[in-house]
Amino acid sequence: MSPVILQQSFYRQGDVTEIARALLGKVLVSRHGKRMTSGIIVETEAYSWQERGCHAYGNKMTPRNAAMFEAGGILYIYRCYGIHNLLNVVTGQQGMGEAVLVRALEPIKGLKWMEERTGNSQRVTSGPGKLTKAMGITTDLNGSDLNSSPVWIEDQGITFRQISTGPRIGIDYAGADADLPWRFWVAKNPWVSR
DNA sequence: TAGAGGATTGAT
DNA sequence: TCAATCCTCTAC
Repeated sequence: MSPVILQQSFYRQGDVTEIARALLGKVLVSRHGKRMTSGIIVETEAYSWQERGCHAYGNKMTPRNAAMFEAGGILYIYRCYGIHNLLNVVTGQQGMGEAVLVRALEPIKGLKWMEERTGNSQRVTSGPGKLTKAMGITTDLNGSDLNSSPVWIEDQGITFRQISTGPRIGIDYAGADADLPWRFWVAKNPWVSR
């Protein structure tokens, strides 16, 4: 199957958890001039304004999370802990405040560039902060369109039979919402984060 | 404007 | 288990 770039309709239809699950097996591609890197998405988390784990909780818009309130199909990239850039895909309709966090990739192309950028040669994309560094993705791309930016997502016909679900990571402050089974990953895939 | 805290990571 | 490190938000 030849690669098909996901269109905006993919990101705007259905529930954010359905889209988070559907993104497993899709291919994230980043291009910087001749430096093309890509990887299969093997781990995601869903976030919605309706629960406390989300930056858009309570429909509260700030300069940081404004991209989340745009219509689906754009990137929401923000800095966490002052060190790491985290990549989210905005979903749903304009004003909804929903996004899917991409947590881990299985590298396909450009492993050489990834290793060079991270200064590491092992599991360079098995974590949300690591994969953005490996692919050269920074907050400069926050709010950019997935159909007209150096970063996009393709469908290459890859499907996984076993998908696992569980609570999301690092949002203990969200109370009962932290227990929502909104984390999705490919079972037994070695590139999933710890 | 100061202070607290955070969707992580890697070293110990 | 803990420190690194700095952006974002809130309170004053």
